[in-house]
Amino acid sequence: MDEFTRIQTFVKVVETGSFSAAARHESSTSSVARQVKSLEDELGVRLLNRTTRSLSLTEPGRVFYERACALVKDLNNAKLAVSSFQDDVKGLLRVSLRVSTGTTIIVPALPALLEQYPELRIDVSLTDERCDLVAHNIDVAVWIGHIPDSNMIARRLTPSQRIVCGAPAYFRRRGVPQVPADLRRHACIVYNIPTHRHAWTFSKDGQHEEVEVQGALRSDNGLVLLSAAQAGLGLIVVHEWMVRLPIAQGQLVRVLADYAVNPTVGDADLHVVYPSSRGVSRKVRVFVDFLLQLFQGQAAAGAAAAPARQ
Amino acid sequence: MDEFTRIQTFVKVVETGSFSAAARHESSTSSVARQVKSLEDELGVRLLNRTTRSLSLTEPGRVFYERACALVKDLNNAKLAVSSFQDDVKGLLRVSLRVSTGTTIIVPALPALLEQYPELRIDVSLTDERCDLVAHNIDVAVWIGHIPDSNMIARRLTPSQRIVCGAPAYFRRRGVPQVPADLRRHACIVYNIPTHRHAWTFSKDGQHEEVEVQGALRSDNGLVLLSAAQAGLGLIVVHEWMVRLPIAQGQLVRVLADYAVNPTVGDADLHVVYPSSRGVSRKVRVFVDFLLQLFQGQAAAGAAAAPARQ
DNA sequence: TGTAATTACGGGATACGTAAAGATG
DNA sequence: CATCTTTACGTATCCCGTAATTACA
Repeated sequence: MDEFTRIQTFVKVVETGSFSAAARHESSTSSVARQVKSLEDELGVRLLNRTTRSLSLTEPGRVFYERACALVKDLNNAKLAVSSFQDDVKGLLRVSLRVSTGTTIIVPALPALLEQYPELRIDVSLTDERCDLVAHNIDVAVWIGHIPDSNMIARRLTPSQRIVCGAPAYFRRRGVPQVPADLRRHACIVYNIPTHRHAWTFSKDGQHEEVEVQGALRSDNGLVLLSAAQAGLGLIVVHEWMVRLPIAQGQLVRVLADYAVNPTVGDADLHVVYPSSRGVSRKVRVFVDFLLQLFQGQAAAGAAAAPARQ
Repeated sequence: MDEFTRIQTFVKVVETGSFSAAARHESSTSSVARQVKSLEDELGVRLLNRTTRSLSLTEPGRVFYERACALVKDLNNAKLAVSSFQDDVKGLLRVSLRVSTGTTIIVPALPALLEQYPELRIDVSLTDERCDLVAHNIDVAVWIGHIPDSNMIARRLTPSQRIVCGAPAYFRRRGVPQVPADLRRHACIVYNIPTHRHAWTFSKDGQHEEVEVQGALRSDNGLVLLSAAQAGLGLIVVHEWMVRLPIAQGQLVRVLADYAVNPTVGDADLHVVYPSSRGVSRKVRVFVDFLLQLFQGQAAAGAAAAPARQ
């Protein structure tokens, strides 16, 4: 019978906290229940105490869960170690991307890659959390910000220059700010992070300046900010690499270009990250190269196109 | 698809050295071939270089095999750790026994145990080699001789007194030896171990005596010796616990009882051995107790019955 | 030429999801 | 009473073993 699937299902149940939740990720509730029951029957032990409202691990369940997690991880590790030998760019590549970066930049560029490698299939998982690549069987991820030392390989895709920009229609209506202080009279769309002050700081010639900004719209989602700005609702501070395309296409225009926007949420360089189990498969190398070229190419396009439109 | 089964099959193929050999242990050749191929397809890598005459691991195959072995072992370990919580004496108990001990003593006694625990099922694996209990998913084993220190629990079932005996019919025909030297005129059935001299040594009152013995039959198999002796072909030196029952039943008679037979092949105490992963299931405890009682009971029966017949 | 791996195929077990039942707070 | 687990059931899939095929020494 399906030994490992049942174990994986059990792990998923423990992680999600319920049969139904685990079933939502894949398959049906009945299947989950059957698999757990089957596992329990084989082990001869009840793993989960379950009432309709609550799930809890039994003592043997806790013991088995720890081992099972390690097993899942080890198996993925083994697959990874072997996949580094794979010399064809084919089969499944599992990619984990941030929602914003993925939808705006990377996913739109994937068709070109898939066309070049017809046997390649890509599973894109969009999440803003950094997950354990090995445990989740992810081949490559794109992370933002500082990458802690680990047994990962991280390569910087692009530095984290942040810029102020808005839609041409907005500027026609409200004018173009010339100095940071002008922003006080502009509609500014800000990240709505609880602990985060709604202030943007600028630097020029070694001098720093902070401006309290406000506007009608806030969001905790970068994509909302971006589309709002493109719709002409106001100005945003955004990572330069996020808006290369809209700027190149004239949908957004950068302002206050001679000021540096000081990061308010720490380092935010974009990195591609992948496990370094001895070797790296050609499949992964190809995808990493694809990302590097993508951002280099966009930087070039942005540098060429943006001035012409300004 | 059946993730773990395929991995186990792959491991078995590597260990046995061919698809056919692996298939002999379980399932069919086609199934083995399909599973390995399926595993290779998923990993995207060829694991085995195979011609019709030879199998060899590829480099990725070697890497994966190492991990796969560990996985199989870890899973068995996990099951073991959990099984210690099992409080019912039911389900499958995997036992590894020596061929001789198993067939002559233990297996004949199993029906009583199975009757007592109707839900208990026992898988008896007969082998004279000491295998890795965890890797082979064995719950309990009976080993002979010295048990090296390890993470095993070993309990002595019986000491290794060796005795000389033969069938009543034989003694009627050839007489009863009174001193070791008499054996030179008797048919002695000996272990046929290349490095082993065909000599039996005796002790009495601190004095040692060695007798070169010979006979028409030799074997490297204890069961052959035993049945030959029972058939009246000659005398054997045998572990006392091996012949308690035939002696009690009068099929064999002990002679030279006031001489100690010196061991010629080292310590040969009989031990029951089981892994000590934190806890031991009731199922295992019951079986171990069963063995202890079995040998204690036989010793009592032997002590009571043998003199009566002498 | 014989042995061993591969492939084709039909029958059967089994695992799936839908849906109804049972349980619990 | 709503939600979550369990069970019943019919279907479809997949997996197995037999047997024919191919490849290799």
